[in-house]
Amino acid sequence: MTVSQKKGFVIRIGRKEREKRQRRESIIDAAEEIILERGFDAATMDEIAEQSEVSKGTLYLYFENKTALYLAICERGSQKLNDRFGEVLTTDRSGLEMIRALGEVYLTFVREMPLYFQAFSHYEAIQDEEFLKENPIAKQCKEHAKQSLTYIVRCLQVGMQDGSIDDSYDPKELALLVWSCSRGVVQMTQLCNRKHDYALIDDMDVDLNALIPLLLKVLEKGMKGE
Amino acid sequence: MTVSQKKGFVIRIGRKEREKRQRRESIIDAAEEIILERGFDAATMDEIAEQSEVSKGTLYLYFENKTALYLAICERGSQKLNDRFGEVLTTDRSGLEMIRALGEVYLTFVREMPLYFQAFSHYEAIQDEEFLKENPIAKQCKEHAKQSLTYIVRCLQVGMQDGSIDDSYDPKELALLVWSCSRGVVQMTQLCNRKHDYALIDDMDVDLNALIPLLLKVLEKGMKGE
Amino acid sequence: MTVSQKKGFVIRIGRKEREKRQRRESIIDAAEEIILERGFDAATMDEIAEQSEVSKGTLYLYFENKTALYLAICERGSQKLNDRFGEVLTTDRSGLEMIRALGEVYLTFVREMPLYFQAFSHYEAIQDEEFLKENPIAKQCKEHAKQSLTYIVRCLQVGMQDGSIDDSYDPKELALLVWSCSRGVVQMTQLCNRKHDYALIDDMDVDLNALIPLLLKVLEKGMKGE
Amino acid sequence: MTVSQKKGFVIRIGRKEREKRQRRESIIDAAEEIILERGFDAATMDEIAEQSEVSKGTLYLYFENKTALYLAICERGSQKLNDRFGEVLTTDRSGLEMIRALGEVYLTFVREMPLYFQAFSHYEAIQDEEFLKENPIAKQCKEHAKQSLTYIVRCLQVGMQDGSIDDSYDPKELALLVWSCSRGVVQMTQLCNRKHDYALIDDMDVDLNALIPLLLKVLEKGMKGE
DNA sequence: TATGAATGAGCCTTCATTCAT
DNA sequence: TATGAATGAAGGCTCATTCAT
Repeated sequence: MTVSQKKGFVIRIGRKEREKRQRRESIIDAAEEIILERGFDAATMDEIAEQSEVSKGTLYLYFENKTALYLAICERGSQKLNDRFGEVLTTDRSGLEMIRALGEVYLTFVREMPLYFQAFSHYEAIQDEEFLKENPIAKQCKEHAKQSLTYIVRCLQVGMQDGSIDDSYDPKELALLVWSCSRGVVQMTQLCNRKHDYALIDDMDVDLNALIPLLLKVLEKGMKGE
Repeated sequence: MTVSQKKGFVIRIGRKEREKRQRRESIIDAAEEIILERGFDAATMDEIAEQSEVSKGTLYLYFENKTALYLAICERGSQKLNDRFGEVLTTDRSGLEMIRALGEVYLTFVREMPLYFQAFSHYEAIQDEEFLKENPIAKQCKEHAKQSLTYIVRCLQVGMQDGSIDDSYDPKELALLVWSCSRGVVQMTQLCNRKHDYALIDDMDVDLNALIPLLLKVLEKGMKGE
Repeated sequence: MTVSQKKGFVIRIGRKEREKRQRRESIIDAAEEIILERGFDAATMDEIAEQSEVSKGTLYLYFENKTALYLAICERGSQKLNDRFGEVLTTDRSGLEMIRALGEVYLTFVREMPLYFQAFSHYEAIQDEEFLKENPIAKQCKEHAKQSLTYIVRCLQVGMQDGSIDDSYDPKELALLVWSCSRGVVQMTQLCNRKHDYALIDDMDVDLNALIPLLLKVLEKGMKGE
Repeated sequence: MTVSQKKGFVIRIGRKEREKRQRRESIIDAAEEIILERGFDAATMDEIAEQSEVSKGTLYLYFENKTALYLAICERGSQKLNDRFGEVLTTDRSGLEMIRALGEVYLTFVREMPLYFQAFSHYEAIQDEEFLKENPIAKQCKEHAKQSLTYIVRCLQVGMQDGSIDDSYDPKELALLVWSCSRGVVQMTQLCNRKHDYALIDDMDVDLNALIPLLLKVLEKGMKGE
């Protein structure tokens, strides 16, 4: 695609292609900014169009739908998380240590870019199954999620082999568990950090920041091989 | 109010009051049905009015807002869950066993009435802090949530005393952890059971129903005192 | 009505009648307060009912209509203005002096109870001719207005006789003119005293309070016989 | 913008702009018709949309508000009146004669297009100061009003110089007076011409058409220099 | 007579989406 | 490909008025 054989022609195509992608990205950028300001439901296509310095019509040239645009945010987010997970795998550590590292990566990700976390939730709330089934971006999202999960599975498997994790568990089930728990804990953390709070903790003096480490501690002990 | 001395009078008051409450409940019933069919966002006040065989105006007589109506659903749900949690506490069991029981109760609750679980999520997504701060129903919801959490704390404390749970943990933090993880796992379960699936597991042959028991197993081991 | 011949009976009627009127008046009082706070259009029957400590149903027992209630305010206002005009007539002054007095009375009235002035305008803006034609309160309003105008006519006639006003004018026409001009000037004064202003005068440094005296001065000179 | 050098381009821009303005105007036209039929309060955006053969959404593309649309009517009206006032100033007449001319112009204006007169009243009744303060159309209206008043001031000043008007008066105050009185008289005239009448004059046989000339006569005499 | 729950037509406004240019 | 004016269905909500008790 970027390899040009018949210069004059191929290169022009390439540039166009590149510009198209850039514009697509910049639209997503804009959408993220607007959503950050106004929330997913309150954000309008008009605002996003304006922010991205593109006409509303053009928006629909790049995304068939508001939903599709939102999915694109999801996809970007899951991609990013995936990449970070992938990096962990490249390090030379015990399985348990890698799990610990994944946990930290996840927490950092959510702290740095909470919008994506919201986006994931938003995506999961979409009711229109048909649309999701057909949509290629939705498929990408799924793919990323699967891969992230697979990273966890791999870590667990390593752990089971190096003896740091009890190998009587099913690694896949365990991975799903780890993933779900992390999500749950992070969600709770996010929630409690908002002003009105779920208020669970007003008078409870619990350290939210301790929650993820605690999770890791309990999980580790719970998963540990002897 | 229900004690009638001068029949004619006192009873009439009582009946009115009762009818009012019944109508309120029946509106909530209707709302639940509609939301179940169409989802929270797609449900309209018109549909709910029609379903509850009440005029739109009457809806607003009982609930100042669409949001307020939704909060009422939340409140009902959290009340119900609370009651079930409370029952567990009355049984004579070890702390760990009670935690196990709570887990099962939670899972059953979510399976039987998934709408309430959705409602909780929806509630948490509400952005308008001001409204939540003022609204008495929202306060009720919070209260219920706090109480549910307290139930977990109590169980853990019992467990720490009877030696079934490691007492070096902070019971409050642990409770929050248990709660968050359960929520996370149940959410995942729900998600995967929907048609389009998060698809994480399509080709992964993992038994979702095993997830909560697995959580319990891991948590138990992780929390267990020696 | 208040004369009682057959005590037991007639008096009870009288009391009821009296209470009824009092309640009617207290409703009007309430309406005035609410309108003062919220304006004619924004005021609702609910608010008025609450303020008057009467049920909404009762409101409609006393006034067939929101419009009818508003007309009642008008009537009360025009009655009051009329009374004050009437008093002027009883004094022993030249025609011109009485006209001057009427002007002052009018200005004072509008300053003290601007609501009634608003009410008059509101009344005039009512489009539903049919309703106005049939409504007895509307007729009362008209009657009061006519009488006020007649007072002016009388003053002018006196002035023509005592030589303080040029008797070549038609006193009725002149009265209407005086009335209209006063109304116009007062209206302008009111307008400019509001914050946003008609802004006519922001940078014009004109003394609004001088306007009515100026009107009187010019009119006097314009009407004066030699 | 209308000067076209590179035809193809410049003209196309111009046409769009022109069409936009025309549509805006045609919406105002429609609004005027509907309001004439039903009154300001009873007129609905739906009706106006239908009348202007435009969708309701489009209405809100051109006017942010029902109020804004009504202000636009005001602005148009005040513009028109202003133009007519301006023309008077161009003639070669004595100050007093010009004042007379202004009076006639005003009366004619109100007779020909009573809607605008109503619109002015409606505008003055708007309570929402904030909106008026921000709104550019409202500012235009104010500007027009100021200018109209200035025309009167100019005429009076001319009259004071040519000796037709007593120069001991403050021309600004006098202008405001003339303006207010005219407004008051015209208002009364309008009122009495409506069917239900203020009824002041039913049995009074006064010639309404004589009122403005009478005003002028009295004012002239009242303002005249010797 | 008094109540106040119920009504429901109707209002203004929003916004995702389309389509002629 | 890009535009942005136009759409119109739909939404939440209000409030004067009625009527069974």
